[in-house]
Amino acid sequence: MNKPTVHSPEAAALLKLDNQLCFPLYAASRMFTKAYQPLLQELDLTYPQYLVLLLLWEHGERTVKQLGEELLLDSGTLTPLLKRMEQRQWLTRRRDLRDERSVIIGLTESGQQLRERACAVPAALLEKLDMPEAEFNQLRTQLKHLLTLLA
Amino acid sequence: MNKPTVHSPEAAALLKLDNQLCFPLYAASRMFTKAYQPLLQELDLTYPQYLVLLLLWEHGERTVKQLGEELLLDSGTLTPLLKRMEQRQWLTRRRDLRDERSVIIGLTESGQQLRERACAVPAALLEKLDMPEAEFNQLRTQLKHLLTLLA
DNA sequence: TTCGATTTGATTGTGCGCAATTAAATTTCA
DNA sequence: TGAAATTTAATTGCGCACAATCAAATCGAA
Repeated sequence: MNKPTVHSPEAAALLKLDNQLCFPLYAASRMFTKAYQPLLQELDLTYPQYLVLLLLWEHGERTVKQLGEELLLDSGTLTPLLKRMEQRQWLTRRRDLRDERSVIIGLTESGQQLRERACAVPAALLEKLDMPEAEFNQLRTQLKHLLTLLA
Repeated sequence: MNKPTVHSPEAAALLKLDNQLCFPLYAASRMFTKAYQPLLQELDLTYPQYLVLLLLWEHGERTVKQLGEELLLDSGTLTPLLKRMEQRQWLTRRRDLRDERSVIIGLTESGQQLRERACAVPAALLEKLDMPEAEFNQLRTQLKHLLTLLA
C-alpha cells in the first residue's frame, strides 16, 4: 500500500475542504452557536456561560475542575468566564474549606431563577433546526462517539 | 399538544447536556482542532490559517469576500488573520484594480511550497481518528446536511 | 515528619470569532 | 449626470480558547 504524497491524486483530494470531516464540524459548531445567540442574548448569556448553567442546574454545586472535565475546558477559559458570571450575580465562587485548592461554584437565587426563562431555549432551537428526530438522535450519537475518539 | 415548561419532565430533559446536539458538536470541534495542533505547529499554522491555505492551494487567488463565504467567517476574523499570514510571507494582499473595494489574496512562493509539507496532515489525522471509512463518510455527509440547515 | 511530587486554580499572552460601526468604492436609477 | 443605496474591507471592543507558567495547598513515601 503506497502512502499518498502531494503528487498523488489521493493526497490532493484529502487536501480539499469538501472531503474533510473537521471543517463541517467546525463550521456547524459556530453556526449552531450563532443560532443560539439571539435566544441567549435575551438572558444576557453567551453559549459557554449557558453550558456552565446547564451543569449547575442539573447537578447543583460544581468545582472548577469538575466543570472543566465536563465541558472539556481549562481554567484559562473558565476562571475569567466564571468571574464575569459572578459579577452578574448568577453564581458564587468560594474555596472548599476541606481542600483550599478547589473552588466551588454555586448558583445564586438569580441563577436558579434564570432556569425558568432558559427552559424555552432548547425547544426553540429544535424548532429552528427542523430536523427529523431520528436524524437528530443518530447525529447526536455519532458525535458523542467521535468525541470519545478525540477526547 | 402541550408545550414543555420548566416543570415538565420533557423540558428538564432538554436542558441536560447529555441530550443536546450542540454540545458534542462544540466539544468535538475543539478537540478536533486540538488534534490538528501538533501537526500544524510544525508548519507554524493555526487551524483557521490552514483552512485559508487549503482554499488557496485548491483554487488559487481568492478575494477576502470569497474566503469569507467559503469558510463562513467575516472580515473581522479574516482581515487580521490574513495580515498575520502576509507578515509570515505565505500570502499577498492587493486591491483588485477593476474593483478597489475587493482585496485579492494570493500565495507567495513559500505559501505554495508549504503545500508539500501539509499534504501529510490529513492522512495523519485520519490515522489518529482510526474511524471506519463508512462511519467517517456518513458523519461527514450528515454534518454537511446539518450545515445547510444552519447556514 | 518532612520534603519532593502532585493537584488545583490563577495568570499571561496570542489568536480567533463576531457584533457593530466606519469608510471607501461602486452601482443604480431617477 | 448625480445623489442614494449597495458592496466590500477595515476597525473596535469583548469574550472565549488554549498553551505556558506560576503559586499555593495537599499528598505520599522514605
